[in-house]
Amino acid sequence: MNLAVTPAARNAYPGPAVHARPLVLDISNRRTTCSACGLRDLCLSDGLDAEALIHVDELVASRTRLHKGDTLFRAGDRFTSLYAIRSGSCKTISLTVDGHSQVAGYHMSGEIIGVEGIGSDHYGCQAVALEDTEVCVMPFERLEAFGRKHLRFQHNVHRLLSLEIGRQHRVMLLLGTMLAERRLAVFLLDLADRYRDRGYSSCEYVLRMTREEIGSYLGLKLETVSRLFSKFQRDGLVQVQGRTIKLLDRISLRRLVENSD
Amino acid sequence: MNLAVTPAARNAYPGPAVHARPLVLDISNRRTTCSACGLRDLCLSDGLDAEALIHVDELVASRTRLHKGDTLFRAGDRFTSLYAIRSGSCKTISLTVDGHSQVAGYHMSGEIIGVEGIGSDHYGCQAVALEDTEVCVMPFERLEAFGRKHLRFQHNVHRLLSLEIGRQHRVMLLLGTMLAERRLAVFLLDLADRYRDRGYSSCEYVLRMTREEIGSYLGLKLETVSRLFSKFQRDGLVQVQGRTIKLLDRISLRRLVENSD
DNA sequence: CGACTAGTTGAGGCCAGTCAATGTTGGTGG
DNA sequence: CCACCAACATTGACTGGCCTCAACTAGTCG
Repeated sequence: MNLAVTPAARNAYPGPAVHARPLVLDISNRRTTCSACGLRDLCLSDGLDAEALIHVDELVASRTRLHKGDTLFRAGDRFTSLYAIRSGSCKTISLTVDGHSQVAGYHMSGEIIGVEGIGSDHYGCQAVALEDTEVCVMPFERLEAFGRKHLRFQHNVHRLLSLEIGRQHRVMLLLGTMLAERRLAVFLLDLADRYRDRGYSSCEYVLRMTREEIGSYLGLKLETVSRLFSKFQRDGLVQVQGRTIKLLDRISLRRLVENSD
Repeated sequence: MNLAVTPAARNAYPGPAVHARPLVLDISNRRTTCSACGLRDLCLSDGLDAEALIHVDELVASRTRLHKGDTLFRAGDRFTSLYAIRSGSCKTISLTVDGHSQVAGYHMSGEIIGVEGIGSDHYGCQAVALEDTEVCVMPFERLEAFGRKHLRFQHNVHRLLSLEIGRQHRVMLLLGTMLAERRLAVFLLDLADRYRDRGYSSCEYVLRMTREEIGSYLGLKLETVSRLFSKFQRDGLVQVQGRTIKLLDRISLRRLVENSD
């Protein structure tokens, strides 16, 4: 069970293997073009030939810096572009008819947001930076035009959208069938995998969300999340220090996820 | 709140209006080509020019008849094609790691299934016919090739995938934030809208799912679904006769969905 | 320092799950 | 046509997981 696009899934279509990336991203040296972007094999340019790669940079109309709490787009805004997260992270929020909201997703560097806007010409949710974040603005018309010229790129767009559908299937499973303990265990292991994929420690990481945001994403109340963190700590599964999470016993966490009862 | 691709969303991109379809589908007279298909404006060929429409039929490699209970594809099967439902209906099922399952979606004529397979080259769920059903088999490579030639078709593919993402956002909201009564009210109104879109009565329709399947989709147990049907009937909201549902008081049903508490 | 936000913990209540008994429906074969 | 069976559905009694409400602590920032 995994709530993000898994490396396995990403590599199903032939292309550079994920483990080929450097273990730690050297942020200071990151250049400002897509073709040189250390995140690119998480992105749409995965597997492109040299000729196509030359033109990939032109897909990015601009880059935007967001401060923590800034909104990138809102539900109902006219859809124009997809956004690739270069650094930092965002949450996306769905709104209910009665004005309440739910965290629909938690997105890290290399991930692309805004895809639910394509179909209706308006974004379907709000994207908010959880920390200082930099995004690449990719006008969707350019992506479509590029896809018509480059078969592999076209497939990458389809894959991107399809993998998002798969991710949401897993969230629906989580919300529809799992008890609270299991939901949180899935969440923690999922984050660990995604930090690992990005070259960070998968044993210790810092949450960028509040307890309330985690709860909203998992269909739980903040008190329940807090209680579960305490329980997991008592049981020696994790060490929790505010937002710093250290996974102590992955085996048992995984058992929590996989054992039915 | 709507769990399917809404007419409004479908029409956001300029194209033939949904209400232009005949009120009742004449099944006996349906011809066997896409360009003549009464369902086509629900489909990928929406808004294509005459020149493109000529070649749309070639996207369908074959048609398959399924009997009630037949499986169209299973989770893990190699992905090759999308399937458009010509007549009948299907459910899709996600599997948990521990072998349990959840109904991930309920799909009617004109809808396209299998999209979650594009990204990973394997279908992510199982599709099962809920009644005798006919589907069009559309090899995805053909769709991609056609999209490279026809801008509008390419956009329709993107829209299809994106609208599915939007639908799943709404299901996540339902599972994550709503109480049981509200979930069922959303479900009943959603079905009514979709039957209306297809030219059937939106006040009275026959469920194709068991109570257990409804419950699975809504994150509830079958007993809870049954109790709620009885309660809705006591309160005069619907008339329930086995699987035949008659909506008696849409206003109150809608209020159930929209009022927060 | 006080005001504020985020997080923890406890007591009690309620919604939906579990278990179990019974009723209903539709298809099959005598 | 009816008897029979299996699958589906209804209803009740009880249980329990999570929510609600509330009090308290820790850390942050003007």
